[in-house]
Amino acid sequence: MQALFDYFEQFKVLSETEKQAITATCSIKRVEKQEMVETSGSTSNTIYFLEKGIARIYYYKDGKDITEYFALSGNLVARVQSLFTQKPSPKAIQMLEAGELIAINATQFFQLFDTYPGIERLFRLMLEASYLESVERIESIQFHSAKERYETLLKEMEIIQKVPLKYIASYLGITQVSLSRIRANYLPNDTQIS
Amino acid sequence: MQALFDYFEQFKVLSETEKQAITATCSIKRVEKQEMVETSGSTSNTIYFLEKGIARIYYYKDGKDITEYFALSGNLVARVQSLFTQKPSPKAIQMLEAGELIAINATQFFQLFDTYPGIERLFRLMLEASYLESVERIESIQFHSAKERYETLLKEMEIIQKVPLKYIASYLGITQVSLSRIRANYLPNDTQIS
DNA sequence: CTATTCCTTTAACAAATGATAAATAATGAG
DNA sequence: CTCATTATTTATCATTTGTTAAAGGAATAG
Repeated sequence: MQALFDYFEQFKVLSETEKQAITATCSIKRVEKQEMVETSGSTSNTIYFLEKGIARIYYYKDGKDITEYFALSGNLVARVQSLFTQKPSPKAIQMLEAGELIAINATQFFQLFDTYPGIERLFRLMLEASYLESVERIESIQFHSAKERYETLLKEMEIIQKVPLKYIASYLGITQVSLSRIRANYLPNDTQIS
Repeated sequence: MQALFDYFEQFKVLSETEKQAITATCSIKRVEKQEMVETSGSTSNTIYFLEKGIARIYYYKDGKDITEYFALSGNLVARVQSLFTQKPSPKAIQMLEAGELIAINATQFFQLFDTYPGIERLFRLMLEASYLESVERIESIQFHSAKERYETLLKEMEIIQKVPLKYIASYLGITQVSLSRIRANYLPNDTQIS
């Protein structure tokens, strides 16, 4: 549980009381590789913190498996659209590497906002950060070639090397075949062609 | 000023006192077509509500003018990255149609959070909505062709017809020439080819 | 109204990515 | 370990989008 509060600490807003209140909404869950953390069709009521392991959010579009998001350990994962709108989600969360999750009960967590303004502030600040990340990802998709996006992803998430290629392709918005092609042509910057 | 509070009303969180407190952070500004509302290089300290008119956020990338966002009347516009990080922004806000803005002083507005939790909640809820919009735009860019994105934009924002094509192309992540080509080939769904 | 400037379209060709299919390679169950 | 399954690469061809250049239209200042 400590890792979660280390994560929250960057926002420097929680009092001890608030931390305790949050703790009461959390539970720990051990998960296997390939395990489904949340399945498509359900309405989300949980925010996960990934203590260890790798997860992805994915959905099916026109029969194709699309990876929307990769989560590495030390980060939060949630099906936010469903969480905020309280509608069933077409998306699912799946482990790509075994690990351990902290599951935050969102209903309970959101109720704390009325009693502890510091917790609502924490959430607001996390939202700001996520929103900026999202805006940056738009820019990345919109104005970079598939090759550039792949190189950026490699830099940002070295651990991505553990993830099957087929999941990465859809995250980058291209086909598996295109990604394979890009990798085949890919030469690191310091490679000399003689 | 009423239009702004009508907009806020959808979130149903503000008391009268809170509305008055917000009013004190606002000023009204009349703006001409083509007028620069905020210029590149400055650090943003203002959230705008567009009472009337059309605005865009844009920046230069590799010497090219890139439209990041179109704002239609009845919506908020802000250079959020700069606002949240308090760093100078490479982005600018420009009017495409003359109109009237409500300028919210962000420093003052954010300070109200400590006194009025309802105002912080309002902001949190607006952030949630913007974040979801942003996630949806990622999906739109990533898994739709330029043609599909153009059609979607037409449906979402009819007023976009007033906006010069060259600004729309970069918003869609394509070149002006490609957009022109798409429009040339474009036939509405109910058109019969005989 | 006219001239200039800016915007949009068109054309021709290049480059990137998609679709499909088949060949290898890697992985996991038994 | 071996077989069956799954993942990745390679190949070929089609399609989309980019690049550059030029021509045609629209808007605006004077």
